[in-house]
Parts: sequence; C-alpha cells; structure tokens
Amino acid sequence: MNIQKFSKVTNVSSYTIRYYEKIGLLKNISRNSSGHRWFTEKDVIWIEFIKRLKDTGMPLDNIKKYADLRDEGASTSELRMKILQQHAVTLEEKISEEQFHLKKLKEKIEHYSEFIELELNA
Amino acid sequence: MNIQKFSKVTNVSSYTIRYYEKIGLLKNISRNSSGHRWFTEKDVIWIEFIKRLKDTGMPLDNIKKYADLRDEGASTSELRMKILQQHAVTLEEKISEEQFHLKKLKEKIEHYSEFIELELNA
DNA sequence: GCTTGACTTAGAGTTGGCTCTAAGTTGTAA
DNA sequence: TTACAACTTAGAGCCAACTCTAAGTCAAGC
Repeated sequence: MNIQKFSKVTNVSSYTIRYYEKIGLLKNISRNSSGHRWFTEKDVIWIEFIKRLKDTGMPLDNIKKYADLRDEGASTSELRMKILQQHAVTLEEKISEEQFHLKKLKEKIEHYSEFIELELNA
Repeated sequence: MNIQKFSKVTNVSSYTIRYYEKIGLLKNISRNSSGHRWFTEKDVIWIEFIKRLKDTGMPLDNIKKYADLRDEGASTSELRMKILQQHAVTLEEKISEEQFHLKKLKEKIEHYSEFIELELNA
C-alpha cells in the first residue's frame, strides 16, 4: 500500500511516518518503480507495536534501540525480551501510581460534593 | 520557607517553580522583607495537587484554568468539581487502555521466551 | 566596607515529537 | 503534451514544558 493508505490504516500522519523512517524506527521500507514507499502488512504490525511502546511512555530513542536490535536478527531476541520485561515492570508501576492518583482525585471530588451540599443548606 | 527549601520539599526545580508562577499556576506567593519568595504549607499542598493533575496527563493550560477558578473563590467550586470529574473519567479510560497494552506486552514477552526455549533445544 | 552566595528578573535556549514548506519528480487522464 | 495529484527530499518551524543565562539586588560574615 502507498503512504496515504498506510497512514489511514495505522492512524499515523504521513509526516510522522516519514519522520519515523528518518530517525530509524521504520527500516527497510520497500519502494515501487516510481521510488514511492510501498508498505506491507508487516509494516502495519510493526508500527502498531511502536505505537504501543510509545503510548505506554517509552521515549522514541528507546524504541529506536529496540528497532536496531530487531534489525540485527534473532541473536538479539533475548536482549529484546529483557527490554520488554523491564518496560512491563515500569508500566505496572505507572499504572498503580495512576490508580493512586485516581483514588485521591475521587476523594477530592467527594470533598467538593460535601462542600456544595453544605452551601445549599446554609 | 525559601525557594530552595520549597524545591526540596516538593521535588520541583526552582526554575520550574518560578515558571509555574509566571504562567499563573502558583498565585499570590508571599515575599519576605528582601523581596524573596516565601512559601507556606498551603503552597506545598497546592503544588502537590498540580503535580497530581500533571502526572495524570492534564496539560498545564488546563491546570491553569482550574487555578484561575480556584482563585475566584467558592462560587466556582461546582465548576471545579465538574472539571475533576471529567478528568477522573479520562484517567480511568487511560488506565484501562494501559492495562490492555500491558497484557499485550506480556503476551509478546511470552512469545519471546517460547522462541528462546526452541532455540536452545535446536 | 567588601566579598560571597542565594535570591531576583526578562528573556534566550533546549528537548522531544512532530508538522509543515519548498522545490522537484512521476504516472495518469483530457 | 500538458495539466494534475501524489509522491519525493532536506530542512525549517512549531508547541509544550521546562532549563538556563545574564545582569542585578541584598543580607551576613570577615
């Protein structure tokens, strides 16, 4: 598929797609006879994974390190697994921190609603 | 307390503290006789709340809106409560999205470990 | 009374992650 | 055979959120 279709399918702007290729997150993207990028299903799967890492707070330069290892082949799979394991731990910590924040927010909302009750009855 | 102490207590750099005052997140910070900022326990509580909103993904200009309402007094408390309620909903959605991402990450890690097992037995 | 160090300000610089522009090429359709 | 739309590139611009610099003020200790 061309960049426009790939952009629609992945919900990533064509600017961002080219940018990701430029910084080395997308590698070995094939070209058609006109020199235009030609994306495959594998590219879709890969960019969806990039989005998952990004959406869980991994900075692009760390994702780049993972991408570089992936490009080196199967010999790096144990190392890549370790990176993901570490990231999963970080993410679990982040989630439980957010759950704590949520609890505190709800307590504050409760205080507000009690205060507003009091105001109405004053 | 002076800015240095406040920075240590809140774990926010003095640059950031002055920046937050400049953009209107911190208001009515008092000054000592030398014209230096003098922070109180109330300022600590307030900046901790700013951090909570920020750490749960609220942009600073939204936090500013909340700060402006807070400065207007009790008449805006219902509106502020609604902002927090909306933010809590957004946060709940974010958390469940992250939990989904985490599940997918763990599946991928599982695939890696199966692959590595196979390699060892090859 | 002078040095030192922590503060003050306005405004410039940095970082991460895009987002856009300008100039050029290519394939298709009128 | 030229007009057009969609692509290409390098590099500039933008936005959020800081982070730092330069120049100046002030209180305390020597």
